[in-house]
Amino acid sequence: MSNLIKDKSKKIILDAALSLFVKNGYSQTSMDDIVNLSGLSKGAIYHHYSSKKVLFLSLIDYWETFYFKDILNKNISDCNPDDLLREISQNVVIAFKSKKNIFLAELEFWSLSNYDNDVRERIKLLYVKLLKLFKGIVRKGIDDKLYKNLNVDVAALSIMTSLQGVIWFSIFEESTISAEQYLNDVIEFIIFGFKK
Amino acid sequence: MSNLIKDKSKKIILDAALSLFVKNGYSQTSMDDIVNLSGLSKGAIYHHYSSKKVLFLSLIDYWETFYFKDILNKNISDCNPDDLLREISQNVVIAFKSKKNIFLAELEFWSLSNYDNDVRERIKLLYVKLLKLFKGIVRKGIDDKLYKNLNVDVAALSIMTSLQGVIWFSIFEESTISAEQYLNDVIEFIIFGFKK
DNA sequence: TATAATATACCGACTAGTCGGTTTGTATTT
DNA sequence: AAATACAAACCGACTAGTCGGTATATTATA
Repeated sequence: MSNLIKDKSKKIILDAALSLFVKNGYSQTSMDDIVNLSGLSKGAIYHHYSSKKVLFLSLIDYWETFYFKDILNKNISDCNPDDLLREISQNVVIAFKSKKNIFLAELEFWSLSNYDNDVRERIKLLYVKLLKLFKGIVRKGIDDKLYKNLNVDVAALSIMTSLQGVIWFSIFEESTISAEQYLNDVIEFIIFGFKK
Repeated sequence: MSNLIKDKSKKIILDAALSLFVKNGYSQTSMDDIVNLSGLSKGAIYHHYSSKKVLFLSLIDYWETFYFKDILNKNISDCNPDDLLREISQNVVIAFKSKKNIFLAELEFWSLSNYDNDVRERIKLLYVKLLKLFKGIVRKGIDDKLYKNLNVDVAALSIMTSLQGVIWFSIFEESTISAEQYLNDVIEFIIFGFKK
């Protein structure tokens, strides 16, 4: 557990808030709902978080640490770009399998970032980090003469949108294809497209 | 003007609601806000739309007709799959250039579909239609021996997520790459990947 | 060790305001 | 006269945040 969550109460509040925000949306979730689910009092919540929005922003940190942790800490320098991309894709598969909530939360973050600057800045920070990672991988692939002379920015964004595609499976039930199959195929598809 | 909008008032209400929902989100927009922006009264709005949610659902129809109209009415049978994909991508570019709101609205639809079944079913309908179109194009490409033996479902979803990627540009300002450049590149990238 | 002093964590009733929706009334059209 | 299209005052449920106060933990002092 990171030092973000010093004490039990904060974690209880964050867990309650996350599941409610994901299930009902930010606006449709009242602080009283969080009070009820957490089993704590209103005073307790406002003691730890000065407002509903501050609580929400803290949730982004909380969420980032346990979803993106594995992905963001990859080491590019001594790795095969293809395998690294496959590994990242696999991380997404695992995340999806273990907790669909993760992606629904992401959708909620997106939505709010649309009309709230603080949320947008926070979210932007996260994706800039991700894009940087992808760009690094693509650049290494080019340097290693493994990939053709791609536009690094577009390539990185393509990776991101493709991985982001799993979000479809958390809204619509898996039908003819599974999220895992989609992710496995789409990353191979991308790698193939990158190759010389 | 389609028969969806029989009269002026409805269009006024829909326009006001769309711009407010996009700017502030569904929940953060009050009926009074819509009253103020439209210049009509509450009675007028509730005369035409029985509830806020019904108004929102009508908005999806309204939105679909003037964004997806061009895309959904493509004729597959006598067309080159590559060019058709390029054409669709170009439609998205044009839509993006003329009205960024379109994509922000889409994000709002997504978000709501997360915790409202009626919205989800309505949105699902739309994307099933889109996926069907993409699948048809891919299948034709395979039949014409133009594309390799792809998994049609994955390929169609890949097209969709890639095009969906423009949504990034409506949240984050265009920085190193433009939405147009992204779309042009990504569709060529996909076409290349599909080829034998 | 016992006690006092202080800081932190927590409680829950309360407030001021908001919001979706209703109701009642009026003008216009058919 | 009857239906339609709109206006605007109004209602009750709900909500974010406050505040006075209590319990518990930590530190300082005798």
